[in-house]
Amino acid sequence: MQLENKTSVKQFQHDLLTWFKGNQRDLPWRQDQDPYKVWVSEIMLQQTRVDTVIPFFNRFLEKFPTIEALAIAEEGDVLKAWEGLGYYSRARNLQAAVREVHEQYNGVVPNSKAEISKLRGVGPYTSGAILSIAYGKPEPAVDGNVMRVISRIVASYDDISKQKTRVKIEGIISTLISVEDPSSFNQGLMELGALICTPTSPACSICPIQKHCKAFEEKVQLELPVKAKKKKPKEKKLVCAFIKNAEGQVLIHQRHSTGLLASLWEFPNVELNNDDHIEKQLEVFLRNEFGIQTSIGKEIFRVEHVFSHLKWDVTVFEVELLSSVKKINERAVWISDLDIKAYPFPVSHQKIMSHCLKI
DNA sequence: AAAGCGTGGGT
DNA sequence: TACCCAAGCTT
Repeated sequence: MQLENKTSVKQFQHDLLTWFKGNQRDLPWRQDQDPYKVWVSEIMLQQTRVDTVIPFFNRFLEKFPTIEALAIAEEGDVLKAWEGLGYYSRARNLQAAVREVHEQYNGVVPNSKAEISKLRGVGPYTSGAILSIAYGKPEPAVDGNVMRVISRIVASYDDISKQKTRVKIEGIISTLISVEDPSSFNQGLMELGALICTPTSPACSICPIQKHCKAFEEKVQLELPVKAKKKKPKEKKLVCAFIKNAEGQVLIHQRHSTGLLASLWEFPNVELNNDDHIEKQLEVFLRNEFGIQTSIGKEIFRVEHVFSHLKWDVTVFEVELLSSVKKINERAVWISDLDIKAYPFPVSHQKIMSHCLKI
């Protein structure tokens, strides 16, 4: 396609928009253009599939229907609503940003690139998505789909894992975007990437913009886009304690407010230095960290959990409490089997929970 | 610039 | 099985 050629740009827009209007999926965040709903959906959709997001989005909007509702909510309730969705800092950043909109912008999501980009968790893609979808502004919204589609359209071998490539593609989108309907244009490109121009088996034969695609013309669509390979997750060995007190309550602990699984709850655990005396390492950790005397019992089971960048190998022990301590610290509580459901746990520890609570 | 940050589904 | 991937952002 000639990007300079006004006629073919118009043709491209028409072909894409016509296809989108006839083939777009009926999704819960497409019911209206409420900036808050668009915002929540865009945050949830970061690195996450549409089918995964749908039930989370519906539950979240039931619980927090407005900016106001989310702004005044307890952080723990927000994390509980996010439980199982992953990338939990998204939830904390979203609430922080919503609180800022509530207080600084009178509850109205700002509609300028500069202001909206200052909000926590709102980067180049999300700002463009909200501005175009909720406010109809002709701003690029370049996600993984758009990078794949455009790489193929122009037959570019630029590595899409590089930031520079995204900026370059934003420039291309700026020349292509429909000023009449930026929302459908951006969503149309993403929808096309999700339904037609897929990574491994693009359906070029039924593609509405096939005639504009240089990669198809040169039969190189399967070579594109170019993307650097990911590294293997680094392995970590953890030892974990399932401890009950005399009342039958279990000890759980809230993780640090930054980093991996921030502010979520877990069973007490520690990374192993080595493979020797792991029971002793656990006992020392429990004494130092929680101030409790324990006797390490038998190994209950082992569980593996793979994250995007690391892999846990967790060995869980049944632990007997020798000392009796009611209150340990602010981040540790004894909790009954029933009450534990109120706390947000990562999937890794849900595995441990479902196994241990049966015992 | 590159690493850290989750999870579930597809091949 | 062991990858890769999915509407990215922060540091």
